[in-house]
Amino acid sequence: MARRVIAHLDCDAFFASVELQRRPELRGLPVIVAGTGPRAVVTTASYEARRFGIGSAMSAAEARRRCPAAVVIPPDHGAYREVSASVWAIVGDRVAVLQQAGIDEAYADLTGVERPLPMLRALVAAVLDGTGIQLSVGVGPNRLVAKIASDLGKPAGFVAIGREDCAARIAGQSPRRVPGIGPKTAARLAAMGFATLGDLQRAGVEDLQEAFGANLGRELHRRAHLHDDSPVSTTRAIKSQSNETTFDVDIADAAELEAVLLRQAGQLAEGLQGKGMRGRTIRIKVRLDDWTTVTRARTLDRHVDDAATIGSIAVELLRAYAPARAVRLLGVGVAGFEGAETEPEGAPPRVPPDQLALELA
DNA sequence: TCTGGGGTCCTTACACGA
DNA sequence: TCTGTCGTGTAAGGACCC
Repeated sequence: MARRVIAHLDCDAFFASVELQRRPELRGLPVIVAGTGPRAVVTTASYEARRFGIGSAMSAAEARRRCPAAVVIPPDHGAYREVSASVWAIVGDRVAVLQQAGIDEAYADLTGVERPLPMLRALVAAVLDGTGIQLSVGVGPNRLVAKIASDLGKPAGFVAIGREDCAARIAGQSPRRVPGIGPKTAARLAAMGFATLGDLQRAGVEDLQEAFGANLGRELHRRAHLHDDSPVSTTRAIKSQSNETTFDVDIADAAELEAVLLRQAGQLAEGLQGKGMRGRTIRIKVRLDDWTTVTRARTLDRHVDDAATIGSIAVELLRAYAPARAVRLLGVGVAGFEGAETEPEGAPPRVPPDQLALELA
């Protein structure tokens, strides 16, 4: 098999960039996209705002404190979906094997493509021209390297790098630089004496397996060395759908909580019906005021998509759990969709068979 | 003024039938 | 018939991602 060439394409400060397209007078100012409620968080900060130490997932109040002059724009997900569709349509016209990995990023398998780098440069220009969105690009022998590489050059980055060079380049940084190593794992690693990725690269696979279990230990060892043979997959089935809300003020009243659940079930059912999906497993999620999070689920003997059934089972699950403290977040979800059992490989292909063959080759 | 919303995947525990 | 095991489905929690 030919040596793999994988690209990761990432939209720079995507939500903020879409807003700046609509409001060019804000260019050059610190702009953050964040909700307005007391518990809102920052979804995207422009690079000007990042200079004040503002980042994604920070509370909006904290962001305002760090930069009182920042322009705060409430998120408009409909607009972001539209621009996203335009961006990936342009990319999809030029790239056969493309996997979207979120609203603002995607992987492309360019194995066998002649002169992939000039092609990618032209692609970036076409997206900027067609949508005003700036892509950062990372190219490497696998998805892990490509993803890290796209991050190395941001914003407007274009980095092609080999696995070993990439591993050496970030060896002095936190293991968190590697996708899949989150805050919990990084803290455990640090406690074991692996504070940097270089430390982790020198760790024995047996030591990691002893601490994290056979599978996760092996995976951490592989990731530390940026080994990754996961395919760029063009098809992906939806596994679950949910609707959840964090309240501005915690709610203790059971009737009030049940009313929320029924409203959420209605919205969820509407979405399912729109997509023609029916599921068997109804799940609720409850987060208490002390941040403990509990899920409860029930699997039915039939597939459903109606608000009445989803709502009544969600209410039954909530009554059975009977939260002992005030509730901060409440949500309802549906999984176990029709067809999923009989098609373990995922949804029927919506791409031409030759693309699928390429993917499996 | 602590920490959104929508997802995926993995692990563990347990029940059940062959 | 009893016992252990194996595979499978379900449930719950946790980590991680954008």
